[in-house]
Formats: sequence, structure tokens, C-alpha cells
Amino acid sequence: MEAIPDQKMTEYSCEDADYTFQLVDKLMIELKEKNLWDLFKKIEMPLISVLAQMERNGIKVDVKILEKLTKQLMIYEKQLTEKIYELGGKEFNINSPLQLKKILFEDLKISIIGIKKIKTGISTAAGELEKMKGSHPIIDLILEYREIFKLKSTYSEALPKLVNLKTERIHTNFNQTITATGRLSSSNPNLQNIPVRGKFCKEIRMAFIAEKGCKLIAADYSQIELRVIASLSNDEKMIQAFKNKEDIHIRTAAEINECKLSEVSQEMRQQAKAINFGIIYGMGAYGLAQRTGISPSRAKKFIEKYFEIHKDIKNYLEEIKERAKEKEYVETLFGRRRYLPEINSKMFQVQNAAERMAINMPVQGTAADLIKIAMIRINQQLINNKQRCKMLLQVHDELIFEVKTQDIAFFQKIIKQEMEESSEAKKFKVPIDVKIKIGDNWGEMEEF
DNA sequence: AACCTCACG
DNA sequence: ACGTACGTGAGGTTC
Repeated sequence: MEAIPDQKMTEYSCEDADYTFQLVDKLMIELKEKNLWDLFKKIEMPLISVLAQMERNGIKVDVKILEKLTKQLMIYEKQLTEKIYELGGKEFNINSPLQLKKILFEDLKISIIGIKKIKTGISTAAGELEKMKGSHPIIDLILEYREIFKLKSTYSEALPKLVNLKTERIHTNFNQTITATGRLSSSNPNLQNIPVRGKFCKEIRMAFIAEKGCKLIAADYSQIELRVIASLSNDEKMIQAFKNKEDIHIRTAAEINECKLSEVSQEMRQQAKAINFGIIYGMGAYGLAQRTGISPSRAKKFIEKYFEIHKDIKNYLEEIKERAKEKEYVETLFGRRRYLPEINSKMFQVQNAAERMAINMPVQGTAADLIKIAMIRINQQLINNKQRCKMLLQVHDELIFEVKTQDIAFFQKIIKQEMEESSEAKKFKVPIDVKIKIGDNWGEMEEF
């Protein structure tokens, strides 16, 4: 790839070289002492070249689609801006939370009971505005404006600037040494946060296209973090649910509401989903209530019920906190560590925050280890066939490939197999399930 | 540079 | 009594 800048060549003296070797030695010893040498040798070292290859590959982008979308978004933005000025009584910068606050709470006198306070006063985050929805028509417009502006500024306008002129592709950076949990991160641009839920997300994703004569394959681990916690905690009930290929959220909903699987409503499933995710994040009853809109007392009952049924998970969470306090670190199934000295802090909220990190890291980190291993193994298989199948992106539990159309069946099988059935995937007490989708672009993919 | 907000898993 | 779910990156405003 041409855009890679020339490395700055520094001239080293012999003394510098000696010093460098000493540092490397020290680092190696530290890795060995902390029991991280195996992890480094097995995962991080081989992953370096996989990521370098992915960065060189890049993903093809149809700039025209994004430019067209930008124009459309600008029209919406203008219409919304005018309406908001009218309702607000004057022109102001809608992107400024400070100015927005003045309009909403001083001029329009919208009630702020129960709205979250932050450092600089009242929060105007979407979740808080959501609570004021009924009190003034301007709220809906602000929310819509924010959505449109975000799409335009962060995606449809910004992405074309990062398309390499020679390759017509976007080459993101995959950062291997940033996160506390072992995940990768992506920057310049971040291709791990391309919209997928809201309005116009399909249009944005449709701009990421397969090369002529190729298709994109997306392979994602289904419910990987819940499978990980089921396995780590050895929770028989949850393991059984995954073995039976049940919808885990429906199952949870039936359990906490004490009803049949068939009696679970959409809303009940939604609440159960929030609980399942909350468990992974170490949430409390208050947090659950905030996010689901149910009352704190009801949320508390749901959580109690959940732990009553999943005693193994409850025990696991207690144990992991205890062990973290003793060792001041937590670790993944593959031995990756996160040091958490603050877990023994005397400050209540500092310690609490560390406890939540202690709960989350082994789950998030084990999933990260698993996909990294899969990437290395798949790359091994691609090495002789790079022209026919390229690994393009990783989005935490998902891998995107570009494959020659005639080779789809061949590589699809390899990818799924390496992700689901490697010896490492078999270390889990639950089956690992990978969903495959195929399409001409990232926005229109069909499940296989 | 800090802060806010918001996109993703 | 406390504040309230984990992990990221980016664009905007304000100082």
C-alpha cells in the first residue's frame, strides 16, 4: 500500500543497541514472570502479520454512494435546523450542548425532574432527551437532528477523505496494543463502529463493496459473550440452553417471569436481554431499571430471580471478585491478564468500578482471544490463496472477507470450521456457533 | 486539552 | 452512604 509513510530511520550507536537489547530482555523476563509468554507466542506475535495484511488489503468503498447520501442528509439537516430555530425562538448552535441547554431549560422551561446531572450541569444526551419527549415538540427534532448530523459528519463526509486514491479502498489501522481487555481497536477511520441500527445505516454500509468478481463474506460468533460466561461459570442451565440451540433471551425471560417459552412477549424478551447483558457488565438493579424503563424494585426482583436460577453464575461472580482482590488481576481462559490494583481501594466507587471491570474483562477478553486465534488459523489457510480470499475487517465478534465468487463455498466452509471447531473453541463447555452472511456489499447480506 | 455526545461490539 | 453496566474512536464545542 502506497500510503504507508516511510519509516523514520534513526541511526543507532552501539550503546543504543545495547540498551535496546537490555530493554527487550527485561520485557521478555517480565512476560515470563507474569505468565504471559505463552499468550504472546501463541496469539499476539503471529497476529501482527495478520493485521498488517488486513491493513494492506483494505476494503473497497463506492465514494459516489456516500456523496449522494451526504447531499440527502444536508437537505434533511437544513429542514430540521429551520424548524428547531422556529420552535426555539432564535438561531443557535444545535451542536453546542451549552447553547442547547439554555434554549431548552431557560427559554422553553422544560421540566428537568429526574434528568441526569453531569460535570457541567444538566445532560442533554439522547437518553435524557428521550425522557422529555412529551413535554415539547422540539425534543424530537433535536434527536433527529443529532442522528442526521452524526451520520453526515462522522461517516458520509469523513469516509471518502480516507479512500486511498490508488487502491480505491479504505485502509484502517488495527491497533493491537490499546485495549485493557485484549480486544483490537480500529482507527483512521474506525471501521468497527459503522452504523448498523438506525436510519440510513443500510445506505452507509452499502458503500462498502466487494471487488468486481467477488463477494463479501461476514462470519460472526453468535452470542459469544454469553456463551463465554456460561462456560467460565460452568452454569449447567445456561450451557444446556446453548446445547439445545434455544433463543437464550427467550429462555431467560421465561425463567424470570416463571412462564412457558411460548408465553414470552417481545417486551419480556427485551427485558431479559438487558439482564443478560447487564450480568456481563456487572450492573446493579438501578442500572437495569434505568435502561429498561421498569421500576427499580421490579428490576431488583428480576435480578434476584435470575441469580436464584443461575446459582453458578452468582457464585462465579463472587469468586472472581474475591480472586481479583487477592491477586489484583483477573485473567481470560487463555491467560491474558488485566491488573486491577484499584480493586482494593478504600474509596467506595473506585473499588466498585474495579469490580465491574473484574467481572467484564474475562468475558470480553476470552471472546477477543478466541477470535484472534481464529484469525491466525484462517490466515494460515489463506496464505497460499491470498488472491482468492482476503481477510478485510474484524469487528470484535465478526470477520469480513472478500472472496472470488467461484470460491465462496470453499472458503465459507474453512472460515466457519476454523471459528467453530478449532481445538481452542473446543475448550469451551458450550458449542460455538458462527453465522455466515454473504453479499455484494456490507449493507445487503443474506444469511446462509 | 477537556468535555460531551454517540457510533459500534 | 455512594452512584449507578464493560470496552473502544471520532467529531463537535469550549476554554
